[in-house]
Amino acid sequence: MSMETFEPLPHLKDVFTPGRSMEYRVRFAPSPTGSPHVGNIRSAILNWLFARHYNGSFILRIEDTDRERYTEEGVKAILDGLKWIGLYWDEGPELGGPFGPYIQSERLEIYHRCAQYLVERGYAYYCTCTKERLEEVRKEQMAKGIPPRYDRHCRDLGIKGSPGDPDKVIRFKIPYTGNTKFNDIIRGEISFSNALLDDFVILKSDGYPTYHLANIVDDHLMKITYVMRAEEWIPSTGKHILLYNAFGWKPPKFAHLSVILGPDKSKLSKRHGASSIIEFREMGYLPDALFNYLSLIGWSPKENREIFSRDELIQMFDLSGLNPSSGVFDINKLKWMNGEYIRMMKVDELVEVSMPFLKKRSWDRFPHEYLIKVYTLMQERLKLITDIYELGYYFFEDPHVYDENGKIRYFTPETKPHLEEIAERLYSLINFEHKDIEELFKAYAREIGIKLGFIVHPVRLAVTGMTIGPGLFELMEVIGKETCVKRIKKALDEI
RNA sequence: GCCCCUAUCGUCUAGGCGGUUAGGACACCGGCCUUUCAAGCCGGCAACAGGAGUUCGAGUCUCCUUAGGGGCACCA
Repeated sequence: MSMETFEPLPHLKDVFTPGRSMEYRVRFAPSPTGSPHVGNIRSAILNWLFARHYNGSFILRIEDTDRERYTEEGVKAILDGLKWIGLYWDEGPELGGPFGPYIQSERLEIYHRCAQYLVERGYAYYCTCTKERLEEVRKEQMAKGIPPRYDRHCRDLGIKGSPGDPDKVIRFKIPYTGNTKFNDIIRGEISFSNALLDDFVILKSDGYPTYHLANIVDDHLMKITYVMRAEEWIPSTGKHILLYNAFGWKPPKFAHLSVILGPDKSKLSKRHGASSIIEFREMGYLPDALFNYLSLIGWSPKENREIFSRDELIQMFDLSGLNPSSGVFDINKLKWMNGEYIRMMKVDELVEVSMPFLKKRSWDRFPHEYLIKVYTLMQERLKLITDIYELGYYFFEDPHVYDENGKIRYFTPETKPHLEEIAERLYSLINFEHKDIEELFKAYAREIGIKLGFIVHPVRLAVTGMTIGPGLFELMEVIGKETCVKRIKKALDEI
């Protein structure tokens, strides 16, 4: 429509980023209301992969225009979360960039200038309607069965004002007729009837912009070329296109990502259990595994595998692999993948990432050499880093409780004399190494004429408190003679 | 209520231009291995939402129905 264009910050017109393509600039623009949700992180991952694939830029912008819900911890949680999962941004908070500031609350004057421009050109207007009046209008409309919308009471009143005046908001004028359409990369053409759109607020009475204004102003000023965001934004994209047109700006390309669902197929949220990235970290998920898993929901590469390194993901990333339909978050598959990643690690790496978790139980006091031995045995049995608490506690503490079923099966009066004898023989064993321990067990079984399992199982239960675990002889070597013998003797009291 | 999006195994998905025994992965169920568990290996179960149409031929194209999801704020 408008032939003229408006540049609130003309000096940015010719800025470019050395070494990075200006053609592929994407952003992740969360609002700091708490720890980032895996759905948001998934969007961030896809944007990041896109930027890396095309040697573009991944920009982080904090959308903190809702001062009611704003929390300082929210900002920190976002930065920490992104760093934890390895999504480093090229421009944004902490490191700045040519198009900053990257925090919207620091850009208020820009939004004011933009909003004022729209008012002056007749694209927007001041509105003094009170919340009470809006409420009344809405009620009336509902009663009549018409869609609740602002009745445009102030649209042609010519109310004067300046941005941020208390009790005044600025509303955008939606054309009465016509259609607004855009081409979505994933979904094709989507169009809206203007008659169904609302004269939405662009500047609130507290002087802060709404998402719609701030978002398009910043995307334009930061020279964002592709907007990849969740599909819940599709319905407001019509408004955004209208805004771009009013300013005379070229809209970016849009790709509306499918949403991540819970097992009940509604949008994944807290009520489905863990959903924030912090929680996954605490549950013992590896950032690489979560990254890998999340990148594969709603997107798929050409190759028929599922474990991909970051570099491979970057190489293969392609918009055409984006899936328009939503996917259910399958914690089971994530767990499996996490196990795969654990098994791919070197043992000392595994020990290193486990340290914070060991520390929580003061198990970090054990010598590094010991931990290496423990994890050598446990590595292929762990799906989560925290599984060590359940599956390997006996390397660090004496068993307090014995597996109930195991107790009934293995701690029988018949086994008691054997356990006593085994304890004695172990005590006399010079080389407490798994080969020798195994030989000792086998010799005893042969001698008495029993099956190996007849003594192996009770001893395992006595030493570990469990009926499952790594090879008994290897595990006993790690735990050591004194402790093993002590535990067997203690178990005798249970029989 | 109105608007928008979506639709292949239970779940994540492959299946550009219409012609496949509809492929893979997780989960599940068997088997092998084995002192248990895990890992690994081998095998199995399991899907084109429904209905019209176009066509020699439709998972693939069109329309309708149904179902699910999302959006209708001075929240993002």
